[in-house]
This record gives sequence, structure tokens and C-alpha cells, in this order.
Amino acid sequence: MQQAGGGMGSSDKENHSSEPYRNVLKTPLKQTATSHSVLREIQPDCQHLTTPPKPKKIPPADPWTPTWNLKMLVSAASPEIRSREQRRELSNNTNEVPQAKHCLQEHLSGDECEKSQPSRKEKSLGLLCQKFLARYPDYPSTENNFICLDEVAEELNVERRRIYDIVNVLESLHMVSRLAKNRYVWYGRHNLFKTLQALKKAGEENKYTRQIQMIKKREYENEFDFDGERNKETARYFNSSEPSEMSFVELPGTEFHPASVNGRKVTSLRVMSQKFVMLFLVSTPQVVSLEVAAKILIGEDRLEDLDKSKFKTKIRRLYDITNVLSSLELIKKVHVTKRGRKPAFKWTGPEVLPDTRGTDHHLSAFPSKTAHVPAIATHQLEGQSKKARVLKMKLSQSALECTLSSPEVVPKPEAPLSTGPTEQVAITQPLGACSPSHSAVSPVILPHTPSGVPYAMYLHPSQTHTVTTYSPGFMLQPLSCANVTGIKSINSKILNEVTTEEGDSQTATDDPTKSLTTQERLPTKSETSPQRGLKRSHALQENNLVKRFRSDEKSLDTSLGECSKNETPPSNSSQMNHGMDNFQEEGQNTTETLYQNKTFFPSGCLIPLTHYIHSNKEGFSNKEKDGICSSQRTTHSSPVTGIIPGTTSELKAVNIPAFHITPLNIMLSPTSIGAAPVVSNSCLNSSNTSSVQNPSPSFLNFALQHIGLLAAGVQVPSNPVLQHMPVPSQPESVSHSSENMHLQEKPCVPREPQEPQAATENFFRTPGRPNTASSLSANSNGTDRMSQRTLYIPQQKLEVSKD
DNA sequence: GACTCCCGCCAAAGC
DNA sequence: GCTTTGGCGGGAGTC
Repeated sequence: MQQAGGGMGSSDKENHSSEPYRNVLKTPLKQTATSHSVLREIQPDCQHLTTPPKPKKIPPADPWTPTWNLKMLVSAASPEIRSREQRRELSNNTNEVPQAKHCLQEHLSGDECEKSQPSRKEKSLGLLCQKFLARYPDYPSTENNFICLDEVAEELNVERRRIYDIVNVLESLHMVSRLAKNRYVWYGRHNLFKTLQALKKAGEENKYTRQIQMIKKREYENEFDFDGERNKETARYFNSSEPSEMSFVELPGTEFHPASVNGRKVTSLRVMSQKFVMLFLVSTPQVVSLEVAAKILIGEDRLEDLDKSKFKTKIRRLYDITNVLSSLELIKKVHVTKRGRKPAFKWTGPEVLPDTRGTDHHLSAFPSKTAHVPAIATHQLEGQSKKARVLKMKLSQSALECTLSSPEVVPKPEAPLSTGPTEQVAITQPLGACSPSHSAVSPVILPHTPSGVPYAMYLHPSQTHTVTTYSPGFMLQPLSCANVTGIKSINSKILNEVTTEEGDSQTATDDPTKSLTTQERLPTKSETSPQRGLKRSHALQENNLVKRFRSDEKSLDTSLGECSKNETPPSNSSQMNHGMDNFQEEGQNTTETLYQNKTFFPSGCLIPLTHYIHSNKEGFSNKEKDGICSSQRTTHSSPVTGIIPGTTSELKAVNIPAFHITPLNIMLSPTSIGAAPVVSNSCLNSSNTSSVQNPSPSFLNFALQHIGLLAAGVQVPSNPVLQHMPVPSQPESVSHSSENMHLQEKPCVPREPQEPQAATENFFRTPGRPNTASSLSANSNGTDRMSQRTLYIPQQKLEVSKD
């Protein structure tokens, strides 16, 4: 096979290694030892800088600014900040890194030279994977997305060995497949959901759930040790209860070319990765500790032979895998505190529902939620992710800062949620520091759906810039209460976190079986709701939910109070479970009902409005009603602002989070007016009309987190003006996951100045197309999807009172 | 001291 | 026989 990358060969031999870039990737010490003669060869122009003293004081990369010293001090004080700073530049000058390094080394020496080296984190596999993923679209439009490992390794300035680690994991998810030597083909996420379904099925067949339970039970009993009888007993169970051979899960109907599954590769990283993913998919809550995962993975082989070194090795590999999966935003790191602080990971990717519902195939997996949005959510929004991913690398620290104060059990903030097409968007968005929350999600009605049922599409705040304001009623909802979605997300999250806090996943309760009865029914992630809501929306209409609503509502209020007082999840889940009591009575559907009632819809998903009809009729607490109902009820009674596809009750049911109000100038197209659930703002029209044009996002975020401002300050013109207005854009342009929604309520640090993003600006702004679902069809080409976004929203200018 | 996980040796697999 | 692939574990960095 042709050596696509070239560059191998003699130099490798000379370096006594097969790694072609080893000489480039010396450890800091080795680099420090680099002779000046060598450096002069590399940087002949820098010979004059060999003079020892002064040059080393020259700032390496950043141009000197009055604040540079301060930056350096801060950077030196905080590796995180240093890392962040370097990540910020990552996407811009990847190719310049080697040269810059050499130049820097030329300028610096000794300790300074070592300091100049990238930190360990900056060389992490996760970051490398992000860079790797940033190179390719999530949904490549063609199959000509070939990956030359040599080139990638060179461009990313890493040894190829590291690329293998990434590729192996990606291959396990069928995101890539090996074409030939040194050559892979990039599939992106096209096959991801199918793969996850297959993996879940395989995991179920492998009885991983039972294995997890068994190990957790052992842990709980503190009887699991490497030498004990219990261990052997468990090993016997593993070896007898299932075929333990490692096999690569192929994707049905597709031809992938994973490396040989024979020989040593039978235990390759890719298979291990698949197994690891299976554990998440079959466990509930979807939190898996590395310890459990390692034990299971080892157990499959021969648990009898389990020794600490092997266990340790397994853990190492799992870290490799988790780095990649984290970069894919399929998992996020959490910690379990049972018997010490144990690393664990929570599944944040698309939830793959059981495929036994005989339902539409699209509904069996989370991607389905976007399948109902023929294009929007999947390709178009996904398309943003690529650009956004780069931005995320620059701005993700904002979100990080927002959650730094969170307890450890809180998943790391930079990984928003889910990765379904829509989720992916959310994840990849560089979330604003103060608004990485679901709370900002706002709906857009897509009336022309195949089902004929109008859908509300939830969008990220940045999208709400162009969307939300057409519905003044939405704005009137008190932040703390109106965001039922967010609140419930919090609840859900808290439940998970409590679980995580007390142990992991199923061991959250003392009785492992108890966890199944209770927690298994609890939503593990708010992002799962969309598809559930879709799935069950019709059935929901026929259910009497009042009772449950009240119960849930009660718990909601209670929880909300807790959350508003303290961002830390309550240690006791009883409050959270309060509303779950009724759900448990009704078996598994209770969780679904909860979702329906409380609507945790991640942005980008479509929710049948009929769902809202029911879910909101009873869904408002008194507080909510106090704050918003007046507007809501007048809302649907006022046809002024547009034709509403549905009954007034539907409009009433549109429970749209109001909190994240951004002063935008919304462009309304005539067609979209009819499509949007425009509600009248009669109750508001009389209010103060003084307004502040385009207050800063941070101000808004802050202000909107205060109920009073929301209730009193938000105003909407009585007569929406159809006009084109510039739309303020934000880097975090798309959707936020519901899971991060709780962050919204945090008085986070002010947002960093955000640069306008062309992609965001283009979103929804393309004139001349109705906002039908079909018009939102994905642009399969991931290169410039934003420009083709066609969702039209009735435009209306939202004004916020100076008060 | 535990946790993370980078690094690179080196052998199997591939060509 | 050379190159690619990746298992593996030492040990450094981080917490």
C-alpha cells in the first residue's frame, strides 16, 4: 500500500523508533537539552539571539501589551488559565506551533524553557482529539473524507501513536474506518446513533446491566477484592453467564473495515471502547465509574487473573477512551464519593431508547428527535458545531468558569449535553459564561411538519435572539419559575448528581435493586425528553395528568427553592423524588410522563404543540401563574400578532422559557407569523415602554436571573413590527443543553466579550423562505450550513425596561 | 498519596 | 524486511 503520508522511514530508523515525529515531540527535558547548534539549524535567523541574558525575557508569542505582565502572572498562577489561553490560540496557529516552539526555545532557556513547554493538560489526548475532530465535519457530505494519519499527526504536531488512540475509539463508534494503511475514512456522526443502538443492544445481550449490578453489589458489600472468594465467584459468573470473547460490534448494513479482530487486536482499544460505551447505554443512571468499567472489562477476559497491574493498565486505557469520548461529548466526567472520590463518567450523548417500542425507528434513538426536524436540528445545527467547536476551544472557559464553583459531582461544564445532532450543537457551542443553560432555550414553531402537528423547536439563546421575542408572553415568565424546562432539568440533574454523589449509578442506594426500582425510572438526562416527548405526545393528550402535575409541581417548587438558594444539588434526593412518587406508581411511564409534563426539551428539538397543551395546562405553579399567566392567557386570546396554528389552548400550552431574554430585533416574515405561536402581550402593552436597546448580553443574563426584572421590565411592542433588524450575535449561537440549564441561574462571572459570529448572524436570517421543516432541511454540506438556515421567525423587537 | 494519562518501547500485524 | 499498528506499563504531572 502506498504510503500516503510519506515522511516515514529513514528518519525513524535513525531515531531508533518507528515514531516519525518523536524528535519533534521530545519531552521538555530533551528539548531543553537541544543544542544550540541544532537550534541554529532550525532557526538560522536567530543566531544573534544566542546571547544569553536578554532574549529570554522576550515574550514568546503574545505581542507585548500593557496587560501582558498581568496575563503572565495569572497564567503562571493558574495552569487552567494558562491552558485556556493556549487553547484559545489552538485553532489559529496549529501549524505554527512547532515553529513557535523552536523559536521560543531559542529565546528561553533552563526553567523558562521548561515553563514554556505546553503543560501536560495541553498535550492531553482529549485536547488532541478536539483538534482532530475540529478538522472534520460532523456530518461529512461526501465520502471523500480521507484521513491520512501521517498528515494529521504532523499537522497536529503529535506522534502518530496518539492519533491511533483517537482513531481507534472513533472507529469503535464507526465514525471512522480504516481504508488502508495509514489511511482512514471519516464518517463523522452519520453512523453514530446506529452504532449506539447496536452497542446498546449488544450491551443488553451481554447482560452488562446485571454485571454492573453485581459489581456494584460487591462494592457495596465491600467484599470485592482481587484475591477473595467473592472475586472468584464473580469471575465465575462472568465467565459462565456470557460469551466473554471480545468482539467488535459491527454496524448492520454497513461495511466498515475495522482492523483485524483477530490476534491481539481482539483486545484493542476500539473493542474496549465499545464495551465501555455499552456500559453507559445499558446502565441507569448512565454513570459508570472507571473502576466498575475496568472490572467488567477485565472480567470479561478472566477475572480470576485479575491483578492490580492489569487493573491499572485497564484504567489507563479507559482514560484514553474517556478522553476521546469526552471530546466527542458523549460522556463527561463526574465523581462518585462513595468510599472516597472515585472517577466516573456520565453519559451525555444521545440516549438510545429501547428498540422494543415498535415505534418509528427514528424514535428509538435520540437522533430521532432531529429526524423530526428534518434538517434543522441535524445537519444545519450540527453544521454549526464544527465552527462552534473551534470557538468553543477559545471560549469554553467562560462556561468553565461558570461551573467552577459547582460541586465536583457536577459534570464538567464544557460538555453541555448530549451529542445528538442537536445536542451536538449545544455541546459544541462556546457557551456564554452566564448562559450556558437550557433556560435560554426558546421555541420556534414549525407548523408544516409531516405529522401535521405544529412543533415547537427549542433554540439556543443566540437563536432566541431572532426567535424568542416574537412571543412576548414567553418573556413574561419569571425566570425562576417559568423555566419549567430548566427547572425540571435541574431536578433531573440533581437526581443524577445525588446518585453520583452517593455512589455511582446503581449503587446510589443501599440496595442495588432499589436503585433499579427508583432511579432507573428517573430521567437520567433532561436531553432525553425531546424524543420521549415526541414519542408520547399523542398518548399524553389522553392522559389525565393533573394529579401528577400537581405532585410534580409541588416538588418542582420545592426543588426550585432549593436550587435558587443553593446551586449545590441537595444531598437528599427525597425532594427530588417527591414528585416521583406518583410516577413510580405507574411504572416506567411515569418518567416519561414527567418528561412530558415538564418538558425538558433540549434546544433544537421539536416538540409537538399538542404536547404542550397538556403539559402546561396544569403545569404552572402558582408562582408561575402569578408571573406569567396573565400574559399567557391573554396570549392565545389575542390573534393580533399572527395566525396560530392550533387551538388557543395550544398556545396557552406553549410553555416557553422566558428567562433568557435578549433584546433582539426579530425579523418576522409573513409566513412565519402564521407559523409562530404568537401570543399577545396585551398585558404588557400598558407597561413602561422605556427601553434599553441592546443591552449587553451579560447584563441581560444577569438581569433576567432576577425575577423582578423579568416580570416588570420586559416589554414588547403591542404591534410587532415586521422589519429587518440586525441581530445581535453571540459565539454560542446554537442550543444549550438542558443539563447546563442550571448554570443559567448562577450569577456567573460576566461573559467575556464575544465576537460576532457570522454564522450566528446568518442563522434564521435568510430571507424568502418559510420556516417550514422542509425549508430547514439540512445542508448536507457541513462547510457553510449556517448560511442556508431558513427558519423564519416573526420579527419583533424586544425591549427591556431600564428598570 | 492518589489520580491522570503522557510517553514511547517494542512486538504483532500488515504490506 | 520494512512499515504500520497498538498493547502495554513506567513514571511524570496534577490534584
